[in-house]
Amino acid sequence: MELATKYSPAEVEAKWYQYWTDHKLFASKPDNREPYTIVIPPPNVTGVLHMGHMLNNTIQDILIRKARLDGKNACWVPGTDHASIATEAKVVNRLAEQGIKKRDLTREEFLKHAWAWTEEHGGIILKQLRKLGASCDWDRTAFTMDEKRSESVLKVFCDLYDKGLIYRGLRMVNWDPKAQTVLSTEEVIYKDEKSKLYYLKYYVATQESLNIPETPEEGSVIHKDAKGYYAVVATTRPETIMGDTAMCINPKDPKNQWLRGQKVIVPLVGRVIPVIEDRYVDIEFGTGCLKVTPAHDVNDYQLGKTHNLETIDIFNPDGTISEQSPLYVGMDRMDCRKQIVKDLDAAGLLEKVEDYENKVGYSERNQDTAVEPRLCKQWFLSMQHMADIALPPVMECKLKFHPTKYVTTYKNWLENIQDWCISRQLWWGHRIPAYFIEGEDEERFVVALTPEEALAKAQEKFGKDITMDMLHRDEDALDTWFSSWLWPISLFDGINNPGNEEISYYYPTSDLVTGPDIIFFWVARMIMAGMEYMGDIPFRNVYFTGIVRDKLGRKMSKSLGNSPDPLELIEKYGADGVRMGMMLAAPAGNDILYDDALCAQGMAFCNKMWNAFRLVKGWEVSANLAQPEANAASIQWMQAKLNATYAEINDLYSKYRLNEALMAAFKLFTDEFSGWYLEMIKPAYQAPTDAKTLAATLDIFDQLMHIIHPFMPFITEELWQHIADRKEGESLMISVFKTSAATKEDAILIAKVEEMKQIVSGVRAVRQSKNISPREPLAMQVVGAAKNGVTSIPALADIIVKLAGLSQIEPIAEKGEGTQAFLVGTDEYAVPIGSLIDADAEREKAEAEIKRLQGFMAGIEKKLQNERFVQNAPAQVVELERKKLADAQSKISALEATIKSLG
RNA sequence: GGGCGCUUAGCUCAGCUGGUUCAGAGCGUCUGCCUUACAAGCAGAGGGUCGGGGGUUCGAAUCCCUCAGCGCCCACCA
Repeated sequence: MELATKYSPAEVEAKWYQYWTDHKLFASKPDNREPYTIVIPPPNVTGVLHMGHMLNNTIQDILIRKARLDGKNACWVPGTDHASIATEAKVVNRLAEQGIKKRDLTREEFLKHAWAWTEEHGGIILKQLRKLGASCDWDRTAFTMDEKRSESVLKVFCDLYDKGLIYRGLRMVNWDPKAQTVLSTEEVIYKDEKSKLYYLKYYVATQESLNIPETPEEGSVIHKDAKGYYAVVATTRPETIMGDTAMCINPKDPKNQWLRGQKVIVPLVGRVIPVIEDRYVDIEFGTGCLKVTPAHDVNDYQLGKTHNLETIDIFNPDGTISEQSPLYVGMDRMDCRKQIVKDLDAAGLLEKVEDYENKVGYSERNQDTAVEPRLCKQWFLSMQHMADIALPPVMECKLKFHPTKYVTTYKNWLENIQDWCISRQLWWGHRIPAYFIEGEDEERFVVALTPEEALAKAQEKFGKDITMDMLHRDEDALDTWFSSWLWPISLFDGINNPGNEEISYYYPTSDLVTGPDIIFFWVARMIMAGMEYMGDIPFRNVYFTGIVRDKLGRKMSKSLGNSPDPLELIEKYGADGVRMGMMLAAPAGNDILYDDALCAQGMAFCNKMWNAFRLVKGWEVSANLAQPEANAASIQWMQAKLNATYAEINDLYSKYRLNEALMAAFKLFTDEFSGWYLEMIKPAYQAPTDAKTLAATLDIFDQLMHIIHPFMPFITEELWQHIADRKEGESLMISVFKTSAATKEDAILIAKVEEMKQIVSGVRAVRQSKNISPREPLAMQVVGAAKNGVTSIPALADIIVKLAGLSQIEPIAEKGEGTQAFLVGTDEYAVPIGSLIDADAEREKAEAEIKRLQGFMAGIEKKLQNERFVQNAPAQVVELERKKLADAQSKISALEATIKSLG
């Protein structure tokens, strides 16, 4: 059949993806093969494919496809995440566009909208993954909020509650005023911010009891103006003064001794608050006076507890000022800050303002919203037990991180673990299975899987008179991660159906591929859940990918507009080209600097394979042509080279150095196979080849397709299908591949051919430097007839003649005039070029080289004369130095002969 | 404030427990080729005192110390 000179990926890719799915070749069922399992990091159900997904899923697909070719039962389970905060926010926004407010809807109505949105947008991302070639077992597609997964989540909640690990508690938590929900500590990201430090005047309320001596004690800092004595408090958040219930000084602070036992007046507010003392206060910071707002700061909350202070919550859930505040009620907290500063200043209560840099916490999902510390009752998972079971497998390397540097991060986090706030004030998610009992005590509740169970439990616990309509299910939902931490188990229904065939077969999964940014959110917690519910690690290896950046090193972002559309890229370069582009840039764990040029290289490689195949397919075979010895040797060499390279590639896979594995495969095909092998066995123009050579070449091609397939699945399938007549349903993808182990003979042959290549390159270099056309035949002389180089092997000599465009190879004792010589190792070769020789230039070159070698020798001689070196260095090393010396000497001799022959 | 990592060719990176001529690869650059598979190609070439300084050693890109620059993670100093 005719093949176009250029490879066009579009139809080919669509065709084979259809073929693979039609024949259910991605599907996996437990059998007696070794399982190889990956669970996808579920993307947000309403998300769109971005470059991070491309990288991540390319890697997973490579690993899965490699496992298939290795003969394992490969199972890649896809799915999506309900992403409660992000999705709920999107739904709220969409409703807002339609003029609907969330608070006007009932929970049921809202959820109807949310599900509609999910149906509409859900799974788009999974469809996009197919374009990339992702070979997921699509029949297994799961959703973190589908029936099985939801049931698993609720069961686990109940179980952990029963175990006493889940509790309800009043804590200072992180509040997102935009999403109006609490967040876990992990969901808060701190950003450096240029802000102001405001110095506020707190007049002493008890002026009369102040006893200020004429000459104050040394170190005292006393402020006084016309209105009396006052203290100065430095704060970044002046709007919180309405919630001040104390001022705190360090008892050892000499500056503020005069304030001990006094009371001060909160500026503008007028509230009189006590001056308390606590060593917590940093004497060096600001004025050493700290305003204490127990409701709105974690530290202040602690102080409040210790000193029994009143707590005044001055914020509403949406971040506006609450009724509890005497001033600014209803104003947004940020507007309030601006206003209060103005008012303080106008009232003469603002001493000064300084520039200040501090960290402000933002919601991980709403990065424009500053998180507000807030006191409220939430559900928590006690984490110490979880940390205790999750640390050992990683420290003992039962579960390996790649790169290993993240082990430290992991350990550090677990050793400083905080309880996990798992409740969210959201509707989109798994509703907490806790039922409150109507009555005066608001904290009477039971936790149960179903309302019926809840009723039974409630009656048992609180009395028989409790009825179903007295039970009110908790309004809150669970943190998204409280479902994703079960993913490797719940995908195989291991929570609902422990010990079932699937979970027993597929768990623990093999590799997890994800970004280091979710090491705490997800990876660590999956290990916890795995240890708790399966008594075993959830995966054996974690491959942490880097962040995809543009070629200038900037993070890809919508606002910079530097993030290419993955689907457009696939259209332009082909999925194979893009996959190669991604992988070329992606060493494990390093950030990847994405550049279109890399995809172009990938596409070029596809074209290379395509054309190499065209060449071979175009050869005529002559049945009665015997196989030339040179071809037999070439085939033997190519096979040896392929075996050796595949061994290397396998080693690289085992180390997750996929970019290097790809590079090795690329070079094997481009340099060794196309650049050398095909040229070695290529028949003359329009001449036929022999049957054995063609068969062997197609076999090698077949093997090469296997090696490259995990990286570039489409083109390799296409070419593989063309190599021979394949039956319907056959596929490269599932054709198990192994090479034989490299032998000693292989190594020798490879070394010989390397030498041969250098000779060919030597002749080509002579041509290049003298502007001699490749088609003009040249003779080549082997100087020193007795030398036992590769030219003495007839097969290789034939190849040299062919590739270097020689008329003959001739052994000579000594170089004659008019030849240009070159060295391969210590062997010398000469090409007679007659008058083209530039004797002066050659002489100069040779002399310079002699000089360099002499310097080289001098260094080695010095080393060898050093007794300590000869005594201490291993014999091998000393021997090597001697050989280097001898080699250099023989090179010098050859060069001297060259100079002599130049006259 | 604590911890981790990085700095090698113009760019992106490999160089494991010090010793194979170890200073490498890909891309880019330069030169010459439309050679009948491929110009998305072929052939050839140039390019780095391995961030600075010091130390250990017979021997250091590799080990130690130190300085500088960059990056990431964690942490309740208003």
